[in-house]
Order: sequence, then structure tokens, then C-alpha cells
Amino acid sequence: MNIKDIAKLANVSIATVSRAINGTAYVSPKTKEKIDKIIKENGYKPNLLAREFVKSKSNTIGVMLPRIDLATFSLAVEGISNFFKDKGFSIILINTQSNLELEDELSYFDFLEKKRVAGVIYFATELTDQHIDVLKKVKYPVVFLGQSNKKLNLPCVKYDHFNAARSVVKYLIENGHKRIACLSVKYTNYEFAKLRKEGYISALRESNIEIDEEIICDGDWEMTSTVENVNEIMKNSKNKPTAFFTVSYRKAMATIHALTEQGYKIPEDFSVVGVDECEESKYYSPSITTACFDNYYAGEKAAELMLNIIENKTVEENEILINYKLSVRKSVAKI
Amino acid sequence: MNIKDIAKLANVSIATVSRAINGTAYVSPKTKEKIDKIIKENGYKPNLLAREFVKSKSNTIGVMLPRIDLATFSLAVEGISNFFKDKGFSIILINTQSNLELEDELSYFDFLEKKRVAGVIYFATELTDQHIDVLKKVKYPVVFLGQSNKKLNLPCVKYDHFNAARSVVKYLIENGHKRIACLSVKYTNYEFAKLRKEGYISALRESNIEIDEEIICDGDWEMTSTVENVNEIMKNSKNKPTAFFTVSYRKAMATIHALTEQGYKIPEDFSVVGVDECEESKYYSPSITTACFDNYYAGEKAAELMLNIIENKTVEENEILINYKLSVRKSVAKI
DNA sequence: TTTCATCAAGAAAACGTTTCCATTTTTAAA
DNA sequence: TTTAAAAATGGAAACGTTTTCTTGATGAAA
Repeated sequence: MNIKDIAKLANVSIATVSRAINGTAYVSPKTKEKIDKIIKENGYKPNLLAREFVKSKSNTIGVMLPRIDLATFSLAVEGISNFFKDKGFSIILINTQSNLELEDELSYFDFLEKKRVAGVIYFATELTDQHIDVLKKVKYPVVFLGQSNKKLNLPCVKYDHFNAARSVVKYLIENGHKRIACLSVKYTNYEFAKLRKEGYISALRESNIEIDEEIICDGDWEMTSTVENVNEIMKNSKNKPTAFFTVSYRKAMATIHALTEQGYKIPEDFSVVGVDECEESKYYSPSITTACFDNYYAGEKAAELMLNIIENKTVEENEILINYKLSVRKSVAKI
Repeated sequence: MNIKDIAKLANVSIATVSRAINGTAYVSPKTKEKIDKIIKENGYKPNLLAREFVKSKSNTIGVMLPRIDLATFSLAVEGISNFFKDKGFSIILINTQSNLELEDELSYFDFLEKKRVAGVIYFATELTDQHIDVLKKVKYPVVFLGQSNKKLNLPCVKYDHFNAARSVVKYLIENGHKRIACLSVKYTNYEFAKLRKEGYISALRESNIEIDEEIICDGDWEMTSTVENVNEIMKNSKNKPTAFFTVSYRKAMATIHALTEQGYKIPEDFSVVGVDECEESKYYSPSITTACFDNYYAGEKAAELMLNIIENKTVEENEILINYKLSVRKSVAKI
């Protein structure tokens, strides 16, 4: 059952059927009605593959991210998909898996080009020179989400990592903490972690607090290893911290978990803060104080930016900054 | 730059180029090499839209679920996407949003048909008669994930909700608890919640423990309202529970959160268990005892089932049961 | 009436592949 | 050599739309 069949049944040309379906030109009400009826009766479903082929565009947005099972990303995808819901675009999800070979990740850009996607929202974490080379040549619009990209100057939605971290560490300091451990991440290509750590350092400097490597640990993103890192700091540091700043909500959780396992009470014995959050960290016990980002909103904004670019609207600002919000909850005590 | 251009440059027919690219028939090594070289030099990217159109199939799997930002679903998607990673399929994500009108959700099935998807993995929650009507007529294979479907008898990956709940409640009973509250969900169409609650009831019955509606609350899925529900039970019940069984990991978290907010210690004052889990509930404080499912594995299995169907392999078993695993952690105390 | 714009509809080309069928070339067996 | 099978290639149709270019019909203004 294709457009030809419908045309035959309705005694009109296929052009007329096409126009009736798409409303692209004059079709008399009578004819339109007749065609609609026949389409309905026969359950005809236009072949989108053919349509996309003819128009040579797919009305598909590629969404590329490292791991969909992390709240930061899945919330953004929620925002993206809701934004596009009623705009006739569908989403093809590319889950690159951070442990993937670099080349594999880059091949996805190729794939999306072959697919003639309308655009790609790229939740970059690590941005190497190779990435930049590939992204320069790509034929579709790319919107960066999370990571900025000075060398490329592509439109992006970026987070105020630095000030988020700085503010939450300052909050610790305001509460009397001077000895603040830092749980960060060793990957220097991750703007995410790098800027957050810099915020921590800046906050300490502003208050003339010494930076002590003894209570700073650059680990990985995982909760398991974070627990180990916390235990190491607790075991090895001569001068114990009174508070922990962590670079992510997962690390904050793992930190509290590790400390309570050791029999400590949070926030009575130690204060813990993080950056970013997920619903679970709000309902943690204790609920976790954090400088959080609205990831859903960030996704929406990226989607909006993308749509504007696709529709060739003049984009006033092609760089959107997501501000942090200091969510004071119960994981910090005055000292 | 299309296949015709490449053919001209290589002095061969487009048929030969096509065969060289796809390896579908004899092409002499020499010719193949020449063609490959020219393709590379010119950065030619075959138009997948055209290919899909000609073959009238898209090598795309629709993945339909209510909310990607919940770990249960996002982990499954992780499993699905990793399974298909190297198999030449891509994933189009349909985030139906549970609060959507029913008709809207159903229209997605239509959309996916127009898109000529190779198949749809459907993480159903509520399965109404209308759903069944639509699913009967659909032209692509559907694999159910999560919910079974007796009326349709479609292949599915389902969870052993009943025994999961039963076992975790039995675990509470073994630890001396007799007065066990139940935090469930009011939506009777959700097999998820319904079976889990039945497991709770069954466990109590087996131990001749009276079912007391006073400490059973059918709320919704959200953490906010769960906190309220817990507070109500604590306020209104004459005979307080010693333990809480909850129907999901999020509810378990919210329950612990609510109780600690009231100044109680978990598990010293109350024990709390849930069904299902996410990484955050493992690293909760205390870590949460639960009957959990491997959602990643479930996603993988659904994907595998789908691939078998697409490739017309004889599918021995078209119903896969995901077993629960009782994860004993620290949210339960002996009484 | 004539004229011209507007509305309505059809014919056919175009999109970039794959694939069927036909043909030529090569290889191996007789 | 001859013959037949296998390998390699080309020509052209087909896929289901959209869209351009026409043409015909209708109605309003002159």
C-alpha cells in the first residue's frame, strides 16, 4: 500500500495525494476529504524512508553521550526529547561508552553524516585534537553540551563548573571549615572535573587556606574507587579534614557512604558537599548540600539552540551558560 | 558526491561500486582497491537514507519507554545500545513520558511504522486494551521489556516481580519483623507494582501475619509523595511498624530519608527494604537491602531476542525471565 | 464579453541506492 | 586448442516519495 495505490483508489494523481497529505499546495476540500477517507480506510502509512530520501534529510537529531545511565546525561536527554517531542524530530541515541576506543567514538560522527541527521547534540567529556579535526569537517550542525570548545567556536551549552565548585566550598568555609578534602578526578581532559577542582582551589586561596595535597585525591568517576580514596585519606592524613568537597554527586554519595561505614555521622563528624545532583542525592540521608545544575534545562536549551540553527534563525547567543544553584541541605554542619 | 561520481572517477559502473562497498558480489581485488582509494580520497559517504529506502528497512530499533531518567530504564537502554553497538543497528529513542495522553503514546507506534524500523523494544508499564489493539496491527516485531503480555503472546523479557518482593519480605520476617508496612503504588495496570505488592502479601500470609491496611499505602512513584506517605503511616498507625517494604528503590530511599529526617536511625529503629536498585542505593547510607534485578542484562537480553527475531532465527524461548537477586546490605536489623 | 489572476490537478523527473539480468572476461578442465 | 563453468562487470529497472512544470478550470475585475 503506497501513495500510488491511494491515488488510484481516489482517482487522482499521486501528486495530489502527496499535496493532500502534506498540505503543501491547493487541494480542494472535496478531494482532500476523499483522499483522507481512503487513506484511513486502507490504513496507509506514508513511507518516511522514501520521504526522507527524497528530501535528503532525516528530521533526526543525533544525541551523543558517554553513558546514558548517569543522571546528568539521562536528565539532559529527557530535556532534549521533550523539547523535540512535538516538533517532528526524532532522536537517535549514541551511547559512546567512555571506555570505548577513541577511533570508535569518532566513527559515530561519520555514521551520523551518512544518516543525514539534521544535527548532533554532543555531550562531550574529553575533547582531543582528533575530535576537533573530525568536528571541523562534519556536514551537520553540532551543539556542544557540557563542554565548551574554544578552538571550534561551535554553539554550546556550558556549565559554570568553576563557580559552582567555588561557591559550595565557600559555603563550607563560611560554616567554619578550614580543612577541606577534595575528591576529584585524574583526567585532565575533562573540563568538567578540571574546572570544578580549580573552583575548590580558588575558594581556599581566597580565604588564605593552604592547599594540602595530602587531602586531595584525583581518582576516577566510580563510586567504588571513591570509597577507597576516602578511606585512604582518613587513614593516611596526619591532620584529618573536617569536610569533604567532591567533584560530583556520585562521589559525594560514595564519600558519605564510606564515612558512615566507618561509624561516623554526617554531618556531625564530617561535612560533605558535591557538585551537581540527582534526585537520589536530594533524598539521601542526610540530603546532600551541593552546587547543582538543572540538567534537564540544559538539555532543553541545547535542543532549542539546535532547532534555531536548523531553521536558520539568527542565533543571538550561541553560547548558553548554565548557572549553578547552591542547594543547602543537611550534609554540612557548622564547626 | 554520490555513487555515480565515484563510478565515473573509477571508470566502472555504479553497480560495481555498490558491490565493492557492500561486498555483495564478486569484485576483482584490483578494482576494489581502486574504488576504495577514490572513495577515501573524495571523502565519499554513502547516503544511508537512499540505501534504507531501497531496501525498505532502516536498521533502526525503536526503544520506547516512559522516562529515560530513571535508572531502571536507562540501565536497560545501556544494555540495549551496547548489544547493538557492533551489529549495525542504531537506536531511536522514544521517551513517552508517563504523564502523556494515551493517544499520544499510541501514535508513536504509528510513527515507528512509518519509519520502517526493524523492530521495537517496548518497556511497557501500563498495558490497556487500546495498547493491545494497536500492537496487534503493528508491522514490525515487538519485544516487551518488563511487562508480560498474555493477550498478545509477544516475545518478552519479564521480571520475577512477585518472588523478588516475596523473598525480601521473607528476609524481613526471618529477621524477626512481624509488623511490616508496605509502600506501593495505586496504579493497578502496572504489573510492576501489582506483582510486587502481591509478593508482599504472599510472604505475610505464609507466615500467618495479618495484613493490616493501616500500614499499607498505595501512593504514586514519586519520592516526594512517598516521604509524605511514610510520615502519615508514622503519624496515624496506632501500632507502628518495625519495618518498611517498598515497591521500588526510589521509594526505599525516600522512606529512609523520611525516617531519618524524623530523627530515627536506620536500621536501628526501623528496617527498610525495596525491590530493584540503582548504583546510588548501593551507596546509600545505610546501603539498602533489596531484591534486585540486573536491568542492564535485561536490556541486553531484550536486544538479543530482537536480533534473533529480525534475523529469523528460530527462537527457542520467546519469554525470558529475569530472576531477582537478594542483596543483603545494611538497612535491615534483627529484632 | 474579455482578460487575468487564482485555484486545482496531472505528468513526469528526480533523489541515490540496490539488484536483477545480461554480457564479457577469465580460469580450469577436457 | 575447445568448452564450460566461474568470475567480473555493466545496463537499467525499481524503490515511494516530492516537486517542477504544465494545463485546465473558475471567478472576479474591466
